[in-house]
Amino acid sequence: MATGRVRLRDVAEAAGVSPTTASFVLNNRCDSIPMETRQRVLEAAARLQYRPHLSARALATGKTRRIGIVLNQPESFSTRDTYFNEILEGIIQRATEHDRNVLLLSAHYPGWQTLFADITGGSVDGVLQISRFVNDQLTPALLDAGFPLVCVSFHTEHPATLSVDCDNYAGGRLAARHLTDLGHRAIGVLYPGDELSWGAERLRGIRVAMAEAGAKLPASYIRTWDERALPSAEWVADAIRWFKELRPRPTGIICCDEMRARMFAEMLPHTGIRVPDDVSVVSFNSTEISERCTPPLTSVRQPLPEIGRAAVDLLLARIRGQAIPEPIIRFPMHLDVRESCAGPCDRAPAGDKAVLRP
Amino acid sequence: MATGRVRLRDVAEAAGVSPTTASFVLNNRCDSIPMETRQRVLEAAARLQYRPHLSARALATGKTRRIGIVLNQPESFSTRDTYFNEILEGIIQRATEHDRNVLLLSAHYPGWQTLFADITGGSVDGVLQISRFVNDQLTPALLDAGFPLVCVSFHTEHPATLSVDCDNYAGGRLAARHLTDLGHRAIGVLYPGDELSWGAERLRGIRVAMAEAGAKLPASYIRTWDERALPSAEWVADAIRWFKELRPRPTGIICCDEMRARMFAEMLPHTGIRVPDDVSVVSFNSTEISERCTPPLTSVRQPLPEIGRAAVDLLLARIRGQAIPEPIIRFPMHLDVRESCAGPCDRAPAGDKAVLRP
DNA sequence: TCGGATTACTGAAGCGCATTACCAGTACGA
DNA sequence: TCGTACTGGTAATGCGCTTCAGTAATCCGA
Repeated sequence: MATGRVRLRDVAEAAGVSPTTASFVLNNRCDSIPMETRQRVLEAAARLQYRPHLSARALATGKTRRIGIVLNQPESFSTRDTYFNEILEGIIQRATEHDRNVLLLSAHYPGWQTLFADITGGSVDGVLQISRFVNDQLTPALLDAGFPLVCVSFHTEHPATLSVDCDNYAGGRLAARHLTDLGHRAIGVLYPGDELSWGAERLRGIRVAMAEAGAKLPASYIRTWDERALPSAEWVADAIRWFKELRPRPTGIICCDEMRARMFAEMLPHTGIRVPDDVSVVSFNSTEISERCTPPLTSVRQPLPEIGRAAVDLLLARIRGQAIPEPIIRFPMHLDVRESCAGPCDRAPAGDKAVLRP
Repeated sequence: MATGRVRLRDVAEAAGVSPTTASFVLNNRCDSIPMETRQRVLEAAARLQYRPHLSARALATGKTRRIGIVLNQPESFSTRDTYFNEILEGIIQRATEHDRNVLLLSAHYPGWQTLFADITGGSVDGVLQISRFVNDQLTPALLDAGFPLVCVSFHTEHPATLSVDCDNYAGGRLAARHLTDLGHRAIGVLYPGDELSWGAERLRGIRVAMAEAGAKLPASYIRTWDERALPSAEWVADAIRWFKELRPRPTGIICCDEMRARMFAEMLPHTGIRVPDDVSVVSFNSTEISERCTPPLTSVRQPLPEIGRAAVDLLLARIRGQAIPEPIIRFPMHLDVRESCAGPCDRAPAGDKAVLRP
């Protein structure tokens, strides 16, 4: 009794029926089984504390009731990441509602093939990939294999792509529009480069909004970073050096990454440049990071938990083989106005006037 | 070819051996299989892109290579929680190193029995339970069932308990000692109550350190909160009211929860009480929350990622049936001194002198 | 030359469940 | 009375893998 597991067969024997019948009862396959038998089975199962063996069930049915989340390299995309956590919150919530468990699959593997094997080896019924920088091997391999996959916050060229994302183009416009409305014409942009769809789209939106306001965006005003590296103190220092050497110096900065925006905005005052007095800063995502910055950052918000929930919905539809009316879902973005932006001429320039030319 | 999965049998056939031999080769069971055969199997497996079916393997071996993490009620303990995330970071890191995947098991189930069934139904080989408030049903049930379980940051009476925790008693002493060393004698304490071991232990440490300094800790200076509820604006308002009505008013506050400490410290100035000028505040955990507070909070730090790693190590030892030299591991705590503490008489009292008696 | 050990490999059973196909019994209309 | 339909079940197969027990062939020392 104490040793070994209670199997379906044990329940069946205790109830005086065949395993088949017990299985039918326990899975509510209402194949015309009378109440009385049904009760006997249920009672036996409860008495013996029967708990079905999930691996056996998975083997027999081909379904695991689990979905996976692919975590990118811990160095560049950790669980500490606020952005990731807010999406994860939505994912877990919805997955739980649908009685699915969530398996964390770390891309910190010895090669993506191992990860690929784990995923397609039947650990999960489908996978959510949340990516800042796109893993260019895993995603198409999974899609080619016909494995249920939903891309969150990024896209691929693959025709089978399902994705949930924000309207980054509109978000970029929103950010730039806010600054031009305040009167800014010289606006610098920090963004991750064009390989990342969200980066490219945000920049495009920024360009359009600036053009609409009659502002120019020279190439020197645009700076990229290496998304594969965590933002470091050196990165901020370099960015500030870049900023200070621009002529004319921008009166506004749009930074497409929240943590970098905060580091930038919080470091600037130490170099004699005030925010928002001397320069306005707009960030993206608008999580706690922007909220808790000094000063709190005006930020373009993504509905992150909602994105997580939508991604789960889409993935489950795909897993169930349902028709998918909208394979690429885009959420609108909103601007959270805080204290990091002001008009370009609100105050007289101060502090670092001494720096004219090196 | 395109349809259906490549099975071990297919590999075996392609290599001209039996499934047994193929299995031996692929699992490195070096049962005297010559290099030449070995090569043939390996090559066939690679050519056919064989990926073992993990549920089948789990069924046959009884091992899943997965460990679970029990998430508490999302309302009171979400994935957004910095404390949780830093532990999770350590867990994922170590689990990945040991080629284990991490399954997130939400306690947001219809009853803990469902969760219990999922856990013991063979989803995972063992479970980590990270708890702020102790689930009094699940933990003993799992331990009674002989299921591998490690408690993180809490304890149970059960003789089979394995746990990883901090020395909360020493942490409490550290916090109080810091304040008494600065000259404080009237110190208030916010803590979750005695049902939570960490709360009780921290308070005990605080008491001892204060006694050592000859300071009294009247019952009115101690305030508990409901750990099952998220800290709200009303909570802060109530706590501040409590604080302001104490006579004599404490010059120092130790808050055993980081988020509450921050809310308390950031709200105080709005009621005319300056931190640290009028009151010093010490928090616990010392994550980004304390670091980013205004002012940054002096905080008793737990080595959270290290706790996560140690918990995985302990759990894996338990799963493997290895001898466990130290079933209850305690990490020391450290004091991160920031800007929220000063001596009790550093400045003249200011602001809210008007409030004498209602 | 022979018996035992070793090498190289395989057959078959079984992990626990779901499910298909089938069967015995009964009721019922014709 | 027979054929049909329905009720209430069961036997058997298979999911893909591991592993125990066993076998045939070879080797080796005496």
